[in-house]
Amino acid sequence: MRPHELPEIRHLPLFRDMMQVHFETLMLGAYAQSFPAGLELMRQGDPADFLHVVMEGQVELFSQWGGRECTMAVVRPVGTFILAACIKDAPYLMSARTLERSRIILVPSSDVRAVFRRDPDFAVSVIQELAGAYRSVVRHAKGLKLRTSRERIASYLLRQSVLAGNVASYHLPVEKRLLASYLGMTPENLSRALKTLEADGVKLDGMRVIITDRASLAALAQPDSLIDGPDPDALHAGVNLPPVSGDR
Amino acid sequence: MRPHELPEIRHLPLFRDMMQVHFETLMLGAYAQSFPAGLELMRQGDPADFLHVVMEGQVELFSQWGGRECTMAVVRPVGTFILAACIKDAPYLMSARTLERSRIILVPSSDVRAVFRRDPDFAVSVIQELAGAYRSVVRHAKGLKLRTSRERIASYLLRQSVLAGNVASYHLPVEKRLLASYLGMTPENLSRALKTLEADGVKLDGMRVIITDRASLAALAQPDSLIDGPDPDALHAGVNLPPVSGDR
DNA sequence: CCGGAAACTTGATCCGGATCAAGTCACGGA
DNA sequence: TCCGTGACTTGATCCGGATCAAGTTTCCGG
Repeated sequence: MRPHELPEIRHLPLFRDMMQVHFETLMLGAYAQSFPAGLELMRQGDPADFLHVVMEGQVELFSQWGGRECTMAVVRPVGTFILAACIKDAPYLMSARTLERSRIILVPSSDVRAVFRRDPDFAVSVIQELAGAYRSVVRHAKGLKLRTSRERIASYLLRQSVLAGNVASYHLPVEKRLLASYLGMTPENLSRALKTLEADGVKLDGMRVIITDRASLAALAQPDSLIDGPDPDALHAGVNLPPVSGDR
Repeated sequence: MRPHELPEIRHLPLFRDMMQVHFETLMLGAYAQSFPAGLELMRQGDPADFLHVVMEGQVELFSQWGGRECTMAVVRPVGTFILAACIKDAPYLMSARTLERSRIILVPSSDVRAVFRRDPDFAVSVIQELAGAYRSVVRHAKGLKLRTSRERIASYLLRQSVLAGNVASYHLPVEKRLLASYLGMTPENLSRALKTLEADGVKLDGMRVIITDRASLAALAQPDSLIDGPDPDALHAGVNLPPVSGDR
């Protein structure tokens, strides 16, 4: 592990409140590794041997069933994923693959389980992390069930703008086909819908999103804090597409 | 609170491992109440003042957005709900209403938050509960994104049969329109799909489900433990429709 | 036992989104 | 720089499921 990585991990919400000795125990069994883009890190159904911490790069969490596949989330630095499976010592419900060259810390899940039983402060952090992750998935499920395709796109584009500081222009943080899968539609449908959304105040130029009429976009998206957040903890929950930074 | 209720609560996975003194602290601030059918217990967005424990009856968790509504889960005795919101001291993401006359224990969430910081064993139980709840919602989301309407129905009907002990016949535990909403479709669509499912080994007679050809039904449903369970903890997670008992 | 509301079914039609099929474009590797 | 692969777009068509509109049944309350 690199010298600058340890303090970075230490400052994560999940690890920042635990006792130093317990943190060291965890890190003793942990190791960092770099993976090329497009590598499958785990397959759903595998035993949950490691808690994963993304230090660099991007990791996609996705699921498969009967030949179909869908994106569930994208995790970016510095975020953790599959905490719940580690804790329950149960098989992963999702697969994971790197979207680009990524550096990942692997913490043996047996150590995680042992430590949160001995360190009450760590246990509290785990609780906070899980509660945030739970709420994030509930939000996602609500969006899927209550919104149409166009509304989900509009909400997503608006939310990303807000997260970046209400910028009028920004770059999509992920490929469109991945975004389509995350939002529960086909790439073709996303492509077409984006075009019709020009009438609702948002335009795309390649990966660049340009909000031309925020009020109009908001009228369609009807942003709702109980679906779209803000939920400060969601950023660390590993269940959202990542935020972006604005242009210019 | 009734005398027989305390030990029942005490034996819940969430409370069974905590120190007696802390359990008593929690119960001191708690109170039980009976509600008629069809009563709205909470509205999404409300502050999370109480952890709810269902002792009798059935409670529906649902969400609303822009005039639309969908069922997210049904909680039955003895189960808890909205633990995550209590812990984060955040607004409820879901509304709740009684489906029938229900008796519910309300535990002040401030007490819950205080106690899990002082009782490491309780903290561990909370972690297990949340991890289970998280995984349940992920399963639900996977089903919504990966399966068609018919496949979700088939999976549901088969799963209920398995939960009841592989019975060939059982009664639906909830109204069809609620089931439709839970599965993410309209009542009309459920009704029609059920009729066409007779060709796939399952028949309905009112509320009674009769599996006429389990292999055929399974071929359609393609049950997958990473979507349908079993996950022993899911039953207490408050995010599934309830199990049923078989006929005869 | 009756009346009415709500759940459920059935039918007709509509529409959102999927699928299939060509393209075109952009990027990364040789 | 060129090439090839994969992302993206665009078009045509299809289909699952929603919607609208009546019935019909069930069940609860008076």
